[in-house]
Amino acid sequence: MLDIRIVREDLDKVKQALATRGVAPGLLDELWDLDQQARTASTKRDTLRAEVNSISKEIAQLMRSGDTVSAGALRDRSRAIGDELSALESRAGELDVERREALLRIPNLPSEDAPVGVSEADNLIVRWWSPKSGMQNGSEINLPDYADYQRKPHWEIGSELKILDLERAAKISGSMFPMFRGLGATLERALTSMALDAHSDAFEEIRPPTLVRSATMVSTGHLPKFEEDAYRLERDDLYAIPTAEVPLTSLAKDEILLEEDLPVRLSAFTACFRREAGSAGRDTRGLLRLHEFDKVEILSYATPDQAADMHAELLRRAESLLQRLGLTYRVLDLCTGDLGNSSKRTFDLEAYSPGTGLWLEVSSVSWFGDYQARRANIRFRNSKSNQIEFVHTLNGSALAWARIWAVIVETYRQSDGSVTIPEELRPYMRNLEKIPSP
RNA sequence: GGAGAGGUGCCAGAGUGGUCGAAUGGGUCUCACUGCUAAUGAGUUGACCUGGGAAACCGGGUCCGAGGGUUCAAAUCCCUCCCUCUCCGCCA
Repeated sequence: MLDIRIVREDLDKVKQALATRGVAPGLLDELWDLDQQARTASTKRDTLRAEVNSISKEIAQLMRSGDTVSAGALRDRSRAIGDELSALESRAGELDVERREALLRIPNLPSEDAPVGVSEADNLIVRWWSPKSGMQNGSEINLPDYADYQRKPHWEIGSELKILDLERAAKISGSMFPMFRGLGATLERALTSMALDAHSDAFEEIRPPTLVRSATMVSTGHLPKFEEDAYRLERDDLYAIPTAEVPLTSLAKDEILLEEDLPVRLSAFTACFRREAGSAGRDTRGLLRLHEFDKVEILSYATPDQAADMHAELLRRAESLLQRLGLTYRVLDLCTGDLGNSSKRTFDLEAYSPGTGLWLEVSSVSWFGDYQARRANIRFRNSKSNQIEFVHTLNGSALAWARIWAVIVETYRQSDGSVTIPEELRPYMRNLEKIPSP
């Protein structure tokens, strides 16, 4: 949620900034009007309330001194005002709600550092990494040479090695729900343990609930605008989380944190649920796009001063996992038009899938400024100014497993059809060296 | 799922219609006392919206789990919901 004050004070600047992500300026004009109306209405309401309050005090005094006649007269007067007041109250109340609802649907202001653009085609490739070349800046990517046997899509490898069973998953739950079997399932579990351990030096490991209230979805910006994307359990009014970001952000909802406790670092492993409405048929084969997938998320509450460093830290941590797994990836600086609703700036990590020839998004590392904190009401007291301020929230996937699983089995496929297990994972997989071909 | 109890400030806890943003105790911070620490004494200590002001600050409004209602007036009365605790039932 934006600070209504900057809309009030600098309407043109807000319009301009949001235009870069495709928000119609008229929407801001409407909000500005609504704010003016809401403020005049509540001022009127408050002066009338003040009058009723003071009359009530007078009545109390008169009652105590036994002057019931004067008290009765005042009571009649107050009652008359009361009718007028209740009309004003409901008007002001409506306007408040309308203003908040409008505000909840307006996306965050992009960072000035985010590249300006309209679609994912305008995202900036800032660097890439492969085990052979190491880190390289720029967008000129020389992919490693992949052998023919690595050019097999993971869904074929998966059924060949009996470690992925999409057919039966579909029988159980429908398409786009995965089922891993045998060492395939072990691989997911190993990835999870490895990742959580990798962040355990600084992050508190959380295992949050997977079903949340609607208010929790509002805090992160997943509601009200993206209702269609989420699974909802109507009977209990709960939503299945699309990412651990949702419960982790609301962990500190309505709290005032101590500055010395910042930055807070949290990690969590959860399943993530996405309806993927409207994306049917688009890169949906195998594990490319799923209704349910597992993910380790890292998240931070930071002071505004700490936010830039924290953003870099989260990105570094996500990247380091990809490097440890020996997977070729590139780093994208998302352009304003492709930025998520709540984000000010996002770096996506895309791993290269030799079996499909696609770059797969396996992590998204975002800085939200105070946008989510304002929605969730998460604050801290600035010890220098002694003022209460909103924290900044940041988070990143580290990492999203199903796609990583896909890239691993393709990248590490051997000529005999078996898959070598990346060394870093072996301690988590009973020290096995490969997933054998039957 | 059934029966009961309860949700008040940083914490504990009083308050059952007006003098209550809220007793009291603890904590916090400040000052005094003290060689230091401790102890003691005095004071201090909320958030949000809004108007004025450069600011310190001042005015108005809201907030006693959430939302509605009754009343001139609600922490206090009524309704709905949420949460916590105890007991019973069921269950990984």
